[in-house]
Amino acid sequence: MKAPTRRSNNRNDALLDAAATLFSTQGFRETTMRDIAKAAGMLPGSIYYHYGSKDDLLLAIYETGVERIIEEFSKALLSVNDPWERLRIAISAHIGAINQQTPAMRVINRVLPEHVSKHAVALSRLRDRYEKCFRELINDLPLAPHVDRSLLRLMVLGAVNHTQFWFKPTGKRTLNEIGAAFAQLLIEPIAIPLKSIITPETRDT
Amino acid sequence: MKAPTRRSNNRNDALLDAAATLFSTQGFRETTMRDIAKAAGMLPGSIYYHYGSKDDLLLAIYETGVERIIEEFSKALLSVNDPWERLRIAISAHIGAINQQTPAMRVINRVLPEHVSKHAVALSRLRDRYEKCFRELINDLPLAPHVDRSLLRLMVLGAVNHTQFWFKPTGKRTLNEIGAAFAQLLIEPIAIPLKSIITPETRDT
DNA sequence: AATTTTACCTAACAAATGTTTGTTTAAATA
DNA sequence: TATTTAAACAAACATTTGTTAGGTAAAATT
Repeated sequence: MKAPTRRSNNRNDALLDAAATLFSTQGFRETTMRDIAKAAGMLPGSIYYHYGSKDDLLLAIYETGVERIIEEFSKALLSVNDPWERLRIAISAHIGAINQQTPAMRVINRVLPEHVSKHAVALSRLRDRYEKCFRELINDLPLAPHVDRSLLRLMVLGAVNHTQFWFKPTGKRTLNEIGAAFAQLLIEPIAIPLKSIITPETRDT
Repeated sequence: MKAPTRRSNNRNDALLDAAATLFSTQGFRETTMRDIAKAAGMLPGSIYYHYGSKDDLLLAIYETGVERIIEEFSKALLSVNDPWERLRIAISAHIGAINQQTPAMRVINRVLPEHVSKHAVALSRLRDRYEKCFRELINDLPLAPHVDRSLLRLMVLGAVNHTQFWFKPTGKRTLNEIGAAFAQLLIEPIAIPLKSIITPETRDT
């Protein structure tokens, strides 16, 4: 069966972008088809020409988002060989992905598979594709014997994904700086040597 | 104005528990008043005798949840003086709080203030009360000069809150073990000494 | 230019959802 | 025991929400 030829007045891209923006800011359930249609400059019934349901629309956005994230990873890691440097870059790239202006990437973190009844398995599979990148990076690290690699990965992912809830573009650090700082907190000792008691100077305000 | 005397057939506690359980598993928007009423063993209209709205119900649950979390913190930290030990215990206590059976504590992490239009400011204020505990703990740590304390706190909170999405009671680690492992990953160097290249033995599967 | 086909509009449907209002029941008090 | 009042029931309301089906406009093809 041949797909219809797409015409010049086709607004599928505008639709995807509008939906992704709203899903990533308002959430999936909280965003109505009327919201999406309005933002895309069409009427609600028209959405069903392009997608069979609201959940199908989400799935399409997830596919786009994951693909874009993996591209960002590959590009950033292209000629980097040192495992620690690769981890640092992956952290920064991921933080960038979920905090920057491309809504489809933001949706991956904002709308979780377990919060959606239909397509949950498919969405989880898509997420696994980029989480697998982290898994491989962690596996390549020369780590001390006490380190549980899967716990390290989960800890990193949690910290990184959490940035979406607190990062402000007007804050004092860029996304890359945050990524670098996170990597540094993991790699370099954070405690000052024992027996040296100093009043903390950089208090958390 | 005197509050009505509560009678023996008052089911407010059952209502709070039912709502908290559903909010923490299904989410706020996804849970209907009919769901809640059914789980509490009453009819939907009856809920409005106790709470003016669905959002008011959420606020009451948040208040309970935050209070309980702070109690857990205080109890756990009672006679612990070493800052690193306090951090380790706080991490474990918090992981326990958001993963254990008390639904009101789970809601704090599952339903975020920015996802709810009404009471968002009040909910944020309540969250701040327990986050302040972490802030104080981080402030008391003897840290190296390169460490940004607020970034460390945000990283820890992200990692800890993320456990709610992957922890399984049937997994290979208890909540306390996870908490201890997280603290260890932060405190002890994770890299093996340079110039020592060994094939990783504990791969992340 | 006529016809086909894509991509939308339009109005309505069916169900869902938070809430309101009047009524009834039963716990507590006088 | 009679009365009051807390706490529920019951039915309905008003609105919202995802979706359907018939129709129209316009882009593309013949």
